[in-house]
Amino acid sequence: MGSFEDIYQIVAQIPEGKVMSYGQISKMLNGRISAQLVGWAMRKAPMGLPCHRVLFADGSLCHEVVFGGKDIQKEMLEQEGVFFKEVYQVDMEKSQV
DNA sequence: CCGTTGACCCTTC
DNA sequence: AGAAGGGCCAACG
Repeated sequence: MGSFEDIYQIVAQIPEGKVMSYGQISKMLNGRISAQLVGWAMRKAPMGLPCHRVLFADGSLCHEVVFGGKDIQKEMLEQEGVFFKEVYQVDMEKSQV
């Protein structure tokens, strides 16, 4: 069982309208990995992985540039039904699983 | 093969 | 209250 597979599994199992933070995933894996690994895994994340649902612990959008534009990610999350507290801040409290 | 870096988070000073 | 450092795993050079 590779840690990476677990990360991909969790991220891939995030339901629509829900978001997760790097730290959440890190703790979800029993803390056997660090959030930095999640970020690193996201960097190497294969296509099909809803990495756009993964945000910072503050609820702010992650490196939106990776998706090609912060507006893109915001639009995508908004389409999925994610509640936005601020223009670029997601309400994790409600969007959290 | 060894060292450094990487999309982070949390604890302590 | 603000700032700094530590920590984990994997890939790249």
